[in-house]
Amino acid sequence: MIRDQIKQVIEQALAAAQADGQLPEIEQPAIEVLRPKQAGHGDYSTNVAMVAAAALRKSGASSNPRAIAEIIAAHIPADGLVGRVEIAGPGFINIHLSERWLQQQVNAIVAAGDAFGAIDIGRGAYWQVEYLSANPTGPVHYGGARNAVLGDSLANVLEAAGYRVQREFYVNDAGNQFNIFAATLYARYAQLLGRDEAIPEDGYAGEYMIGYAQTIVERCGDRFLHMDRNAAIGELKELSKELVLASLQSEVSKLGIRYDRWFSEQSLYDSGLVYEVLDKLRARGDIGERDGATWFLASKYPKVDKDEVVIRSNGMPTYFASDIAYHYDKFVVRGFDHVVNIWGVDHQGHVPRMAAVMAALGLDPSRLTIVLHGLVKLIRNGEEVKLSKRRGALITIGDVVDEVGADAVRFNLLTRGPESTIEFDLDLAAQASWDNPVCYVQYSHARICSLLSNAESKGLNLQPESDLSSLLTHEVEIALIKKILELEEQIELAVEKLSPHNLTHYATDLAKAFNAFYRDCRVVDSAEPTLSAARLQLSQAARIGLKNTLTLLGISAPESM
RNA sequence: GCCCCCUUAGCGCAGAGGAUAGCGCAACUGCCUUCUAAGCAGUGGGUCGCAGGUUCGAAUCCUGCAGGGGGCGCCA
Repeated sequence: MIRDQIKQVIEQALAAAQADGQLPEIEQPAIEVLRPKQAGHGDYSTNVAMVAAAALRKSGASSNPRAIAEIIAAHIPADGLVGRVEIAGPGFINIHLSERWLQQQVNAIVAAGDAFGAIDIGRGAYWQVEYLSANPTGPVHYGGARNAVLGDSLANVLEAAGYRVQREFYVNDAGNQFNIFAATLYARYAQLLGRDEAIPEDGYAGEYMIGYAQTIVERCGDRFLHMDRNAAIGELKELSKELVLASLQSEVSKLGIRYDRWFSEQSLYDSGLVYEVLDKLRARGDIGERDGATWFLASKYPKVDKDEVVIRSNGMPTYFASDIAYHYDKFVVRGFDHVVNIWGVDHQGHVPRMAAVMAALGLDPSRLTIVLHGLVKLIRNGEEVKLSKRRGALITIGDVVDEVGADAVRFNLLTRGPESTIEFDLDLAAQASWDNPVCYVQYSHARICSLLSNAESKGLNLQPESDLSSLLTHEVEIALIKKILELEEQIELAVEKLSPHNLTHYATDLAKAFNAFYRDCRVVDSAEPTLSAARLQLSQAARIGLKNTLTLLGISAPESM
């Protein structure tokens, strides 16, 4: 990464100055290399002289940050990626990247292709991202789209950053909700076959249940009516789980979401792991009995003020009991180095308890990150919509995708940090205009593709044998190269924040940089075949940058629009 | 009542302890015989919620306050 290279150059310059005796030996200062906001302040700048000056002052020596900066700057080698260097303000060293070095990166970007942007800060660490987990009791509410999109894009970003990533959906197929679901399904099924069967109290009233029942009638006929009611419900549970998961899978696939594993909560009971892990905690003194129930003594741990029931007084385990076993399975059985769970803010109360669980399991709580995201409000005609007009029921992910398209959904949900509440304007999102930034980015990509095919049809050379990059001297050409090269740092930032939302902003910036180049530099010009070839290489590099960024976001990069 | 999150231009939002706080929309002004005008350029617009503190330096860190959202179940 460029910033790391700059940092190295600075460290070496500091060491060289000390070796020359021009600077006294001091403790290695914590060098920060940052990107100045101000255009005139270079591509990167460092506070090393100010930090060094502070260290010298501490040891009693007199010091002038600007003088120190001059000495360090004089020891930066003139060849390589650093070009012009200036001292400014209280003692910043402002660094301009070398133009020649920048030009040379164009060919490197084109050569890297799909791999451009990939970095290796993960070093193969094994991470899991769990997202959208829910009861398999029907279609997913549109709010889940945000959860899914955050998790999916984050997983993409982690992979690009050198992590091994497993994407998981936790299927809450144990517990009461799912029993009620199966009982409801039985009732709908019986009704379809003409039997008068009431939907259970607290049952699932949604119309979609009839659809599931219909499928079961088609597949199995009326055989469940001829068996014991409870046995029928038991069999329906398994059958319906398959049905629901299949429809869920097809629904989220509309958003480009995929999973490596669908992990069954019930399997934690079938294998006995839930009680096994509870016994481990009991042996540590983290489990206690009170009021006829069994409790996890969470309040022993920091930031938790209440204990938590794991087994109700009626003998039924809670969701929390299997959740403990689930995380034991993730870390101890499957050995993930780090786990990211994506949850809606309404689950925030659960976060400190999970940290307590980690500690109780003897695991470092920092290995589990829970990304909380705000809720999504749908807006149409300036008003919040809660029900689907078409179906008179809850709005699902599929409904929203059908209305505005997957790309618009993903881009819009990924432009803001996870903690924000989003007002998703359906009218704006569906518009094919600049009001909809995803169109701007995609249009720019399509424009480059059209440029390239146009050049090809005119017989221009798209793959020159020699390095023509030194012809790229225009201000906007250099600016475009710099912007493309930013992708690596943007990926690093998204990993640090465990949120990909900076990438949507970056995609817009990159598209903007390309459009400025397109405006000021004639690319396809038969009268100037050599310059054209150089600019076509740069266009190709810009296309790769845009495409790779969109791919990380899970958004398509159309070749024509 | 206790805990968590949010508060940045008219609106929607970025902002990584650094220098003169950005982007888009909306508003206003220009640019289509020329590679996709779904585009480009320019102008105006700010007590970074308020008050303290830490720091050479704070939108960013700490404390308090106000407004908004969320959470505090033998629910998930």
